[in-house]
Amino acid sequence: MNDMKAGPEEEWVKSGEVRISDLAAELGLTKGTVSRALNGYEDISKKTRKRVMEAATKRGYVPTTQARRLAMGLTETIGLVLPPMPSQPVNTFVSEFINSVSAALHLHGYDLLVHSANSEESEVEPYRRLVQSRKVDGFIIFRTNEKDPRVNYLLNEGFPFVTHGRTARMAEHDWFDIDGEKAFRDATSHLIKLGHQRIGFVGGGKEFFSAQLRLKGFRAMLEECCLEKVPSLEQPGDLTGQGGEIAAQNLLKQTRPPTAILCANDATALGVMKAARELGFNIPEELSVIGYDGIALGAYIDPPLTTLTFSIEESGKEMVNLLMRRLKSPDLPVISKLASAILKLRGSEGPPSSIQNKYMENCL
Amino acid sequence: MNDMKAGPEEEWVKSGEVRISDLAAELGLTKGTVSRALNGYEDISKKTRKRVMEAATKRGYVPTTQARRLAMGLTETIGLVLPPMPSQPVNTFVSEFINSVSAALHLHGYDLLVHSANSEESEVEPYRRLVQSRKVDGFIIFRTNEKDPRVNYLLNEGFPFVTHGRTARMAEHDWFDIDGEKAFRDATSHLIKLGHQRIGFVGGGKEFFSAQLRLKGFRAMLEECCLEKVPSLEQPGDLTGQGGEIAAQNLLKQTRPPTAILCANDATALGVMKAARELGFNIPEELSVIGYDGIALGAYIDPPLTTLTFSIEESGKEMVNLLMRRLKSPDLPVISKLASAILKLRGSEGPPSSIQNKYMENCL
DNA sequence: AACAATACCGAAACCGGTTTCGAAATGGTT
DNA sequence: AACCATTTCGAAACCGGTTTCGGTATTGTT
Repeated sequence: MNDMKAGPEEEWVKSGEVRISDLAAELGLTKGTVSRALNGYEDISKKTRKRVMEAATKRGYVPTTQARRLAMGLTETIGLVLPPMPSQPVNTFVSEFINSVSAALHLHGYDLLVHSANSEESEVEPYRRLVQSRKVDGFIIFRTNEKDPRVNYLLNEGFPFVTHGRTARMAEHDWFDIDGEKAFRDATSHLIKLGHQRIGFVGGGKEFFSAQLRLKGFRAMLEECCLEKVPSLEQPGDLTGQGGEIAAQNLLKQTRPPTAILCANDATALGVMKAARELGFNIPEELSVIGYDGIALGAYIDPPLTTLTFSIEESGKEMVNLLMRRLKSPDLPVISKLASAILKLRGSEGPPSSIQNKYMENCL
Repeated sequence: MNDMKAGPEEEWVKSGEVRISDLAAELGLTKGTVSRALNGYEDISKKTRKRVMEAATKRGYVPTTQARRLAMGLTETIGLVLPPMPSQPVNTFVSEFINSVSAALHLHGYDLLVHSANSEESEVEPYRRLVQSRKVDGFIIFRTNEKDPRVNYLLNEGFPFVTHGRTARMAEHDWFDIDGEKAFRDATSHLIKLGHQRIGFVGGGKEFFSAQLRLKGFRAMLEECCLEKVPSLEQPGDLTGQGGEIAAQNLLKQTRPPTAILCANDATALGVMKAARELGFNIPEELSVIGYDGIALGAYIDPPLTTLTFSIEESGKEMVNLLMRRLKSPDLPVISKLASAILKLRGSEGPPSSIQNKYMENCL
């Protein structure tokens, strides 16, 4: 039925070969009129509009994006620059995030331009190029640093963007974030209620603002429960599995190792669990581990990883909403949205082996 | 030093506000001349070219992409449509792939447009839209099915694309693939040499061509080693962890369960390991498991997952090369590239508990 | 029936580049 | 000095749309 053979003689059948001028000629109108008819201008008679629209669908006319964008002076495209990924074990966040952002943008008629940053050049270079060549109308930025050069550049440039994560200049730009501080308060509280008194923490780099906030929540809950803050129990990490391994070794080789370890993300937690196994710690009997991110894969390891989880889809959707609002009215005041993570118990935590549930004794 | 305060009075400092006509006026030339000077035409004197280029860099002139593309009739953009992700546990492939494709495209001056498919509409709909609106010059397609509607549409349309994975019509389009057949021959051979005689296989859906090829390699090696093919040892899966769990239960509850299980991908393997643990099988002592994909996270589980791995970065690069070639000369004959996966031993496989290393006895 | 108001559409400018074509300026020859 | 070949640039068309402006044709009013 359907002859698939490609040949030069069939170009008439290809879709998208109809221009607005073709339509206009066919209808005996000018292209300006056709354009207005299709775009819902009021100064077109019902009859003409109907004629035009029917001809358009019949001939399969679709306006050429490039021309429309040039004429209207916008790109209908949002840029997302992937940070360099130094063999991160668990990048599942990124693809899900891209997916949700892309879907949300599509609802608004926007496209997503994904750019990769090569690690040799400055972090802002890709942004600069995209701005200067006018390829995008705005940016989605994620994994923010406290002092973020990308944010600085775009703020200075007056270019629209939304961040996933807060920055030192968060009062000046729209942002979306997960309340990591509260999340870690919850997780810490959960561990304390289980009876843990010595709780370790493996953070992210100091540059990651969100990781710092998680640490803050951890500390706050310790203090609230009158547990003393032990500096050696707070280990830096880098949000990778390897960083988690190293940090766990530092923690578990101490003379009084912690009975639980909170990790700034799931990748770190996986590294911690690996190191713990190798050092002979049983999880969760001898060591509780809690991560952050809620990667689905955490459910498949042994024991399944208890973690703080949030909806990536919601994140993407919210960020797109913020950005669309900004594009429509650039002068509106800055707004932000804080979503919360929930503790998903899967089994990598439990009461400490020697239950000394006297954590309240210190207090009161 | 650097006053960051944004204000309306500083628009002169914004980059990218210089148009080619501004440059031309400033230099006392026409914009045509400026354009030719910047684009290396031969009919421009050295002196003028130098003058133009200096003025351009000094004023920070960057051509407006939309205008250039309209004039030149191309988009310099490649489309990549994300397949709907039904809570796939391990999407790490996708983000790495996007990253590498994007980086490779950038070297050729191309952008990557990422589109998400919402599952309600037809699979080809996003492609149709992108083609008709002329938003992209070509496509990168991955996770191909044997009979792939996307491929059919684009072939019929005569639109350039490259697939990651083969299809029934692979003779008609450029493709890149990993030699999954050979990979599974290798993995099977490895297990047989360890002494395994009853080897299970958990595949992907029948629609995934690559998963079928992996099954083919598995069967071929069994036959080559004169092991009988046991239908009940071949279980279908769906490339997810959950599918792996179900398949593993079907395999391990048999009266004579397999001593090793080959999985069509790592996500499946994780599901298999989970089910095996729950059924009381020790890995690798009582059950060997091998996956496919080489996800970094496999190294962090217990025991670390032995898997077939390949370079995603190379995949992206090669596919971009194929596509660029096709765009430059659309009439060149179809070519393809087959890369190989290597077996990465990490510990989830070993000799069967009762070593009956007589696998050659049947043969010869 | 004359006139003002409104509805409707054509004409043309515009977005910001690229590319073709032809004319003027320059250079080299005899 | 006259002539032809090159070099170099200006002019203008073009890519495919959108939007403003003004002029008819139509309708409504008295």
